[in-house]
Amino acid sequence: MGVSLRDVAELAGVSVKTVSNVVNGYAHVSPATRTKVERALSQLGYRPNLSARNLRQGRTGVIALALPELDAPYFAELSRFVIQAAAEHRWLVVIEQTDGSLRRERQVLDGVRDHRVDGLILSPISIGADELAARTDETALVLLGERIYDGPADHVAIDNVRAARDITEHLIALGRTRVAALGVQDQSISGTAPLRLAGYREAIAAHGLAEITAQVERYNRAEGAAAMARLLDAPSPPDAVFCFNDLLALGAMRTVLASGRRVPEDVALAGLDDIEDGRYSTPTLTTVAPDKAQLARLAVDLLKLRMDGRADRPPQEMRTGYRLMIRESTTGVRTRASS
Amino acid sequence: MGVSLRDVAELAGVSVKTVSNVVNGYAHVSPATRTKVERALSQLGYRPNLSARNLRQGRTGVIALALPELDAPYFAELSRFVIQAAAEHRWLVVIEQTDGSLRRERQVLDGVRDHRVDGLILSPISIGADELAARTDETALVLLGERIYDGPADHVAIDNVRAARDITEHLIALGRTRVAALGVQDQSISGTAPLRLAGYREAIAAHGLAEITAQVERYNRAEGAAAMARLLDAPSPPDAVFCFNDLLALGAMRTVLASGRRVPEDVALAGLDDIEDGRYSTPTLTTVAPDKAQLARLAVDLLKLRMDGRADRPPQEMRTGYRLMIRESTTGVRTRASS
DNA sequence: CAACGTTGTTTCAACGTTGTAAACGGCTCT
DNA sequence: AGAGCCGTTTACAACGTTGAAACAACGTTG
Repeated sequence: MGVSLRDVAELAGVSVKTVSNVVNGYAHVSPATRTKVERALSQLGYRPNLSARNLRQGRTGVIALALPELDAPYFAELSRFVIQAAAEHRWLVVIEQTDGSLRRERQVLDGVRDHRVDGLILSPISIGADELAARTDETALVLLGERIYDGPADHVAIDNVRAARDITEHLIALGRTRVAALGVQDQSISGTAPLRLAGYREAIAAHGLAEITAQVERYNRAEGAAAMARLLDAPSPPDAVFCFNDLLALGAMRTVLASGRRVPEDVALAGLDDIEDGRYSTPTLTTVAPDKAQLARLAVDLLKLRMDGRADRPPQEMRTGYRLMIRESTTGVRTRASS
Repeated sequence: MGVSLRDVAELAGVSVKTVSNVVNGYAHVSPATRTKVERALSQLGYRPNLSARNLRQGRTGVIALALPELDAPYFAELSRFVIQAAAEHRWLVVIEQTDGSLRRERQVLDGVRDHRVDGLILSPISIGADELAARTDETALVLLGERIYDGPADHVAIDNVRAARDITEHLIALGRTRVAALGVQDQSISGTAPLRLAGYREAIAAHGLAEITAQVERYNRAEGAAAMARLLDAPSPPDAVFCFNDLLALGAMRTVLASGRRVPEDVALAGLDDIEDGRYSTPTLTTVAPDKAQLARLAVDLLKLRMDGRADRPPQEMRTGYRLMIRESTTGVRTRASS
């Protein structure tokens, strides 16, 4: 293997524990031995063996981030921030992809014990609050994203209802009267879709407009494109659509433009997530921008608290901020490159 | 902690090693004790402690994947496949982001020793072949992507020169005469840019056309947009542009459209990477599609070989396949949703 | 000057696992 | 009956680390 404390100790002519003390910055080491040990350390290029340290201390320095799919831009961007935030605690992040399937989510929740990760940040899609509550494993857990509220674990998300209401209000303020919601989901019990739908409904109701909704199975471009096609084929198509995320919106935009209609003149479009694609599409995409950096940081910090603190602290609910990014897909005001 | 072999052994009334043998499927265990032990195992819900196992065996079951940035869609999509391929070997993947900076790349190369990952898949941007060759650490290493050829480590990539030539030929076959290359980089020594530039030049020269190039610092949408703006401002702007990756192309597309020109009628655009965004942009983006699944699988398999085999095997160079995805941004043939 | 505290260093054991070697019992073969 | 073999099981040590406790040397205090 590599260089161990023992090798260094032999070279420096001290005990293994003294080397360990130097490595860990223990206070009571005489300057003389300290320099002696440090010289030996650098001469041999010592690196601590984390497996051994972890075995001894019961921690691995690794947390898991479980997401539906890494190649959805929102999750990729979020991952970036999570990895950054974790790095500040000197944690490594292993990424697990669940595809949003119940089987995989269970597997991940189960597997954290196997892999001795110190904590898990989970973006749940399929798993239910009751099932989470029933788990016996005491690995620290933080839920990230929109699905489960007031559940059995710490939870970080934006205020989906308010965000959805705000963006719908924006569409209505444009003067549109047939404002649709694209992204409604059928079977989800406590998921994100009902929350965003609720926000949409609040705004619609406040202005006495009629509800128009389109369902999807998953939140990707293809489903957005298909759902938009159905909306356009209806007797009286919408003149504005709030898509429940940006991927849906970009798929929808594709369909609108491919049908020969204009965005926003014929159909105004708005999304939610603020993925980078939407800043460079033509037209650029109006959207809700969650503060992803804050989401990530909060999730990591909550995990840290949970890991350090007593496990029986009641679960916390945290809301992070968001901003409306008004761009061409609703205003038509063309800028060269909008951020 | 959790349940250890010792706990199980006590309950089953056998030695620790026998339990270990059962857990590891050792052949010579009598059916009677096997069932006895298995009952105890499941009764206590035993899970092996990987830290201890790794300490003992000198392996961690974790590989690192170091990329410039996770939120570049190409890398996110690639990561997905790497994680999937690694899962087949029961490896976890920790993701490190280098931002393409020399400092971070060194840090990662250096850090693999610290974290005792079993192997590293690195997508190098800044680090040089000589520096890689000089490293003393014997952790298995596979280079993924386009930068370093015939270097000191196994390497997986597509044939960039040929891919660039093919896509440029396609632009020329459209009848375009002012075909530009967007994405040239200045200081990079053995990077991807020179290879793609070389392929572009081959095609240009074969048809007696004039070279038009635009430089960028980084491969993102913003730089693509800016570089395209420079090309358009030139005395005689191009009528076709091969962008060295899709992000550049999408940025460029934004600029072209925002300037009031049409794609592809005024300027045909092609990229390279086949990220999903390009399948839903308007117009959809013609591009070169590397076989990402094959890239990932090959990288993981090479890493496995390197880890299992003798470390002194000469480095291997592997090429994976690619396909041209001809879409609207060069042909103008509008389809409802192209894949 | 004896008891005490402080600093510096070491010894010991343990975290949970598995490779090695050896022990054990039963069997066959001379 | 003894030698040899085989299948099964075990004791032991070791992987590299660090907390707890012990120890030695020294200065301080009553």
